[in-house]
Amino acid sequence: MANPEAKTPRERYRAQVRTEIKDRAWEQIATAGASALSLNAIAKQLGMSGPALYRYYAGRDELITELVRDAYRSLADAFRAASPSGADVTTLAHALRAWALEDPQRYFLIYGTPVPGYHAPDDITAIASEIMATILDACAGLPSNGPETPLDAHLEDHRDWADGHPAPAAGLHRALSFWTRLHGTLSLELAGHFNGMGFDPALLYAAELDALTGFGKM
Amino acid sequence: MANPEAKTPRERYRAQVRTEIKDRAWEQIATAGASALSLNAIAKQLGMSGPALYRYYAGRDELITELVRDAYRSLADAFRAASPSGADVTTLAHALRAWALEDPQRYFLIYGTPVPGYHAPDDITAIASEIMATILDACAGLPSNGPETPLDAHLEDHRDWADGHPAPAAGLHRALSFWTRLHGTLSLELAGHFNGMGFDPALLYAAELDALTGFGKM
DNA sequence: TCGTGCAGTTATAACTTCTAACGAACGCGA
DNA sequence: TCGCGTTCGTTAGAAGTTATAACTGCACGA
Repeated sequence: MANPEAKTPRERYRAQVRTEIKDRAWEQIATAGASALSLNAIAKQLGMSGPALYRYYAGRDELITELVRDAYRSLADAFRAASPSGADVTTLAHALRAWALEDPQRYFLIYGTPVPGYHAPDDITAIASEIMATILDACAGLPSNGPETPLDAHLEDHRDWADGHPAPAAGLHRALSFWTRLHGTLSLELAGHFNGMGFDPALLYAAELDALTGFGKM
Repeated sequence: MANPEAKTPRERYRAQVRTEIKDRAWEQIATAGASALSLNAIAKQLGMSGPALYRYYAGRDELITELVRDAYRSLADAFRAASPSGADVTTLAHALRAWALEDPQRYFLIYGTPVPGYHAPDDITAIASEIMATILDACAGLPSNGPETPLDAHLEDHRDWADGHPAPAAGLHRALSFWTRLHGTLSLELAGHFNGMGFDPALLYAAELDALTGFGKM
């Protein structure tokens, strides 16, 4: 978060207030979702009146963008912490689920319903690419499984998004499936769509992971 | 939507205004998302001033709930129209994607970021069950594929959510994977997370579907 | 035809984001 | 140590939002 190594006292104070604002924002988001985030309420909690907050953030959008940035960084950190020496698919998957369950609304801030007009700044998409690269690293080492699919061939022709990653086309395919399948089960679980169905979402998640690594059917 | 067979002129007028309100609401949601839905703006578009709208809906929440209900009904109808005589997994999957692409925000209204406090009324969860039943029908007929997984055994013990459906445990497993995997690719595509990556999301969707039906690896 | 009930109105309260103008305090340079 | 300037926080206010209350007038139904 905001550089704590700031030189001047003013800068340090400013940085501290900014993180305090973000802390309160995360509390609000965790309990009521991002759409219910109120700058006024945050200011009141910090003991200052409404507009004072605009000294620190240009507006609601800028604050939320900063929260999205932090969320991406947090996920990238979680991946890095989970597998320091290169990556392992299973470890990554467990780290992803743990990170998501820790704060579901933080997950939805990244992977939830998008606001139609919004475009993320470049530095955020860069962090997203770093996360994708970690997944690609993990999938590159997986054993090949079955014949080449039409998608594999297509991905061989459109591998620019992998940003020069040396993984074979099957690895790119596997990375995309890793992303989409785990996101699929995770987001439905976090959204409560499995509530009352009785089964354990962790086992479904594990089954999808097994299928990905080749230890399960489908 | 609201019963067009209403007897009295008043009831017919009321029903017509209600659907007009919903039509405007859908327009707003499609262009700016559900969080930007403004009752005031809708009223102005209909040529009446603000509070008049409260004669038709108790508030924003009730209107949105009604939209969610209609969205669920629309998906159930799309499934029914796609496979009138029993269900076919591939047909269902194509119908799902077409329905989602038709209005991405409508998809997110159902499967997007949930509001933490919100609980859907029973009649909505009933429609959701009907949709699940259609998927189960389609998955029950699929050929078995590989040995029994731990999840299969677990689902055999927790098949209450299937509401007495006669599908074998492997079928339940397949139905859940159908749901989570297609939702995974679809929601990431609709949210724009594949933007700029170059590959065709339709092929990824097709590959996931192939894996589900047993014609692809993974 | 007459009266009841419903539609739509304006006024108002309590919110929200955000801008503008002002005062005060803090810290840096002289 | 003493200003002076930057920055912080304030109040005031505009333009929105949801939602309620009270009032008017029309239309439907008996």
